[in-house]
Parts: sequence; C-alpha cells; structure tokens
Amino acid sequence: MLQIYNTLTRSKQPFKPLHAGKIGMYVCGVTVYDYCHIGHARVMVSFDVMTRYLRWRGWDVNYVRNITDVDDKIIRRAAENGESVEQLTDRMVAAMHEDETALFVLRPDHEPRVTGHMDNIIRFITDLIDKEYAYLASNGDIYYRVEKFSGYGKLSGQQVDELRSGARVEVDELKESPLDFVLWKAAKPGEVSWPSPWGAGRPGWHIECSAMSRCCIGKTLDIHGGGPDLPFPHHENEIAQSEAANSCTYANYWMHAGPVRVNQEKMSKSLNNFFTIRDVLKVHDPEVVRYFLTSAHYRSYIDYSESSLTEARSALERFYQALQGVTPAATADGVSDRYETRFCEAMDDDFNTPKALAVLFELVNELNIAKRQASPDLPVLAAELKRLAGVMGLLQQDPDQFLKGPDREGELSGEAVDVWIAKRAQAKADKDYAEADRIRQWLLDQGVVLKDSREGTTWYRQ
RNA sequence: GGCUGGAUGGCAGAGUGGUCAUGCAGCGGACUGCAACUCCGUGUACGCCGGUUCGAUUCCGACUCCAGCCUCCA
Repeated sequence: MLQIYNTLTRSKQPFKPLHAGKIGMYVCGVTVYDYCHIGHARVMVSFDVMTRYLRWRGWDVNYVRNITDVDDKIIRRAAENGESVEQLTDRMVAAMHEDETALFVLRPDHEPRVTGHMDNIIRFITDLIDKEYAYLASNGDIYYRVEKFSGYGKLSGQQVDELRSGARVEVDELKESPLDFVLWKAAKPGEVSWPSPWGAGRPGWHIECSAMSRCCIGKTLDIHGGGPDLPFPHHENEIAQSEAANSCTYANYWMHAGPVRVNQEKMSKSLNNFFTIRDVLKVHDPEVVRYFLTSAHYRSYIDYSESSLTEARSALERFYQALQGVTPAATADGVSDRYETRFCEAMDDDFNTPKALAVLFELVNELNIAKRQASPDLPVLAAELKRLAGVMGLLQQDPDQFLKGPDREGELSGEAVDVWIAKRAQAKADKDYAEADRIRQWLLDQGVVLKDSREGTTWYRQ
C-alpha cells in the first residue's frame, strides 16, 4: 500500500487516487531566466524517481510540469542580454532539457508554458472577478482578495491575523489588504504584454499554475509537488485561487522536496552560492549526481559538497564493480522475490530511496558471492540488480564505460592504458614483477587503478 | 516575532519499544607474485533533563542547539 507524506496534513497517508489506477500529478517547474542549478536537479530527479516507480507498479501517471516563461526576472534578464524574452526563454528551456537528459530524467507528459495559456489564465481571472474573489485596482492591476477566502493559510499553518500584523509595510494604496496578491499586471511602457478585458498586461506568478493544472489535469489534482520554498506563499495562493474558482479541493496530496545546502550553507540566488547542473557535470559523471540526490530521502535537506559527490562515486563504483564482467540474463526470472518485495516496501513508504538502495546493496553482496563462486545464478542476479536499480533510473550504463569514464583533456586515454596493460602483462609473463609494479604504480599516478583476475586485467579511474 | 521541520557511530544516511540498516572510511583475516576488486570478521551510535514502561534511541513533556519559509529563489 502506497503511503505518501502530505504537507497539508503533516503526516503520511495511504494514497487514494481520484480515479482508479490513474494519477494526475502537477509539479511546479522552472522560471527560465538562467541555467538550472542543483536545487532544480533535486526536484527533477525526485519527481522522476516517483513517476518511474509509480508507472513500474502499473499506475497510469499524467505528469505535468509547467514552465514559467514570462515574469519580472525574465524581462529584466532579457533586457540585460539585449535579446527578446522569447530568445532567452527558448535558450533556457533547451538547456534545461539537455541537463535533464544528462541526468537520466524522463520528460514530463506535458510542459505547459505560461505564454501558451493566456486564454486559460484570463478566463480563470474572469471567474475570480465574477465570484468577487478578485478586484481591479486603480492602476489596472487585478488583485486576489485573500481575506475573502476562509481557508487561507491551511497548507503552511499560517494565521491570516499573524500574516497581516507581520506583513511588510506596503507603500502602495492599491490593495484592499496587504496580503492581497497580484493576478494580472498592467503592462508598463515597452514591456511584453498580452491583451485582456482589463487592458494589456501579463499574469502574476501564481495564477498560471491554477489555470494550467486545471487545463492539463482537472479541477482536483491527485498530487501537487514542488520545491521547498513553495508552500508559502506560492502554493497557498494557488489553493486560494483554485478552490475559490472551482469550489472543490485543489490537490489531495502536497509533496515538497527538501532544500539543498552548499558546504553547510543555504543555497540561494542572493548568496550566489548555487551550482548549475552543467558546471557540476563538467567534473562529475551525471549518474554520480543522480545517485547523490537519491541517497537521501527526498524530503530531508541534503548538503552538496565535493566530498559528498566523491562518496557517491565510491558507492556507485561498488555497484558497477559488481556488474563489471557479467552479462546479465535477459530476464531476472528465478531470482528470489525477496529483493523486489523489500524494494517495493521501501518505495511504497513515501518513496524511501535510501532504504531501497540498502536492499540493492544486499543484492550486490549476493552477486559478489555468486561471482567468486562462479555460480550459475550470476546472470539472473545481475539482471535483477539492473532491473530494480533501473526503476530509480540508476545502473543503466555499461560498467566499463562508467568505471573508466570518458577520456578527458590532460588525462591518459583509454587506448593508452590498454597499451600499458599489455606491456605489464608481458613483464608479468616474464616474471619481471619489478617492471610490472613500476607500470602499475605509474598508471596509479595517472589515476588509473588496475585489477588483475583470472580473465585478465581490467581497470578503472579513481 | 509567526509558521514548519530536524538533532543517530569518524562521515553520509535509514529505522525500530527489547534481536543486522546500508554505504564510505578504519582495523584484523582470506584471496593475490605484490596489489586492486571481492569475501569473512570487527565499532558498548542514537542532543540534554524528566516521565510512561519490566524495558526507550524509538512514546509523552520541558530544555538546548540547528535548519527551512514568512523577500527573488526548487
């Protein structure tokens, strides 16, 4: 039985879908004004693992993740770059897709863009005005009337009274209440804009998700997900908009990924200590990054550092060392189902990936024992390991390819290593162990570790 | 200040009312020409103080410390 931790109730709950066998899941995506960073990667990978697992268990998942392709930051950045909003966002969307592909993240079923849903958004705002949950301000902006919505604050545990007294001093007299937030911004001269019943302008940040999720999934979502900074105010505002407009529950389960820290410090735009995915991938294998992100539970905070990536690499090496030199069977038929059973138990428990990985390490142990005993079970055990790891999007590379890594600038090429191994094999055959050891040490100095076995010598990069 | 979480062995990170997490690192042994890989063995870990209990790291209460949100940020 699948259990999911729901931010709304602060507890794990058995998952009950709206429609048998189907899941409608909406996840807040990226505002595309810059390259994706490791925090984005965490959200992408977390929800990718969930989607892969749910589908593997037979669920029909409709996974929708939006792209915010117009907002203040985008407009400002495009102006700084001397390019159009469209040029900037197209570039960044393409870059995001490259990053995802590298990290073995499967594409969502739908990636609606704000600029492609203006009619829906305007219709949604019109609904809210008709129901008197929204009003037109003197400058042409449309605001949401927060205090008319009785459930405001239920997701983040905020009280409207507390919010009102804690609100920053509002300079503008446009809003009825300082808590009110903007649904539609009237265009300033020269800004990109769309026509509306209230004049040219563009949507506020929150309304897009209410409008696009209703369009792509329906009025009630099974799961609504996003990053750690979104429950307040973004998701709170989405609830206010959608429940006011649709008169039904907006989302049954709210899921939020945990934050990424960098060297014990909060990672943020303002501290400028974030790492982009593409920068990280210049020095680390993408699967190492993916493994790192799945080695902690998706809700806990995770600390990004060179040492944590190095450790992730070591752990993955154990997996691939086990798989190296083994041809997996076509199917895992005949393997005890105890690994799959415990793997599923772990994943059914709010997607407990560290626990699921522990099961896989036990399988590795059995695999290694089978290997040294030359057991006939070896190919099916390898197949089982690849099958279960594949559900998390792991271990699908060729072991040699992972362990040897790509030839990098300034490093010994794989071909050169093979030449040295042949020379050393000759030295060994001549019982010239001093020469053999000299070659091995020299290769080690280049970061290449040799492994002798009955079948010959293999190698991997440190 | 308000609202949420968290504190586990050298590090990372699950979990449980009494018996093994797991990985990395360390130590001893096996294997090896020597190594590497692998295997076997090995660690009196559960922030602090009370309470409940035959028994609590696990449940309850207080305390201390840490983090996230409340401002653009996944």
